[in-house]
Amino acid sequence: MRIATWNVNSIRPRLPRFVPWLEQRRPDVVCLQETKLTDAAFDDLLGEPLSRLGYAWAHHGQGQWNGVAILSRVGLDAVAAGLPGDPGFPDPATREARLVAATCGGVRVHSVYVPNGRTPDDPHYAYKLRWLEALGAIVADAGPAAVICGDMNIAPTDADVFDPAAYVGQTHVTPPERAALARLAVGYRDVVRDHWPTERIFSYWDYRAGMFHQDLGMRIDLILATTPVAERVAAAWVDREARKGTGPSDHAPVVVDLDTAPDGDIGPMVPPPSRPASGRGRTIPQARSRRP
DNA sequence: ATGGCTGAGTTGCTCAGA
Repeated sequence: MRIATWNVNSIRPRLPRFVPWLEQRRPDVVCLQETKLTDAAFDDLLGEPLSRLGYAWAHHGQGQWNGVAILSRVGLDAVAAGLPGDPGFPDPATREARLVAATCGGVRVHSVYVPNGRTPDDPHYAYKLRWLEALGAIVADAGPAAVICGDMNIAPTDADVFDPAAYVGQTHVTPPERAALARLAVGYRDVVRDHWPTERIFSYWDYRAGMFHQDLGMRIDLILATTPVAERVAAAWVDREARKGTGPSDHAPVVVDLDTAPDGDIGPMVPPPSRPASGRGRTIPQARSRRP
């Protein structure tokens, strides 16, 4: 079973790339962030291509900002839109669309778009920390087979930032944010870092100043998996191809392939990509035509 | 150098993103 997560930075202008990407990578489950659509607009825009490709979907949107979704070809059950205990911004009366959860192929899947925080002295930063605490209560109770996928807006360690010195005191790297991430991730593994412990891996590059071309980015899009799921991970990588060329999101997708569960047949099994003998771990598995 | 780019709505500007 292949699970992907992608902050698309608005799905509408991304459609010319997103649908071909689905056809090429053929993920079984896709978590999206920053769709920037209402639920009705998402259905209008994506209903036809998703149905044609065999996906069911659960979208939780608000329109101009935020918006999250889960697409699945392996079942979509017990959908839960929104974050119980969401502090809202600036107050609980104005909650944002940043979480949707569903059970897909036996795995509890959370598509997460963590608040940005803006700057550490901004009220949005305190909101970010409160929001993470509320998320922690949900994912702690998600059962033995669960994943947290999405844009965490936190680089877990200095190795996940192109220039740690340049980021000291800025949002995404402060100790309280990292501590909040570590608390909510208790019982979960960071599966990409587990598989590439010493590689330079980023998932976001600023649009400006040729940052992607120079590989000056951050790893803030994560897939966190409970141990029973993490033990099934055959491959885990950032799909940098999707960040290249014309009209990309500023984030690349993060992808994991799970072997079949020991107690059941969950989705098609995908051979892992061959690990390069040297280099930077950017081998991209080619799309394979296969049917479950 | 605190900018650089991109997207959206309040369009020919502002805000937000990270």
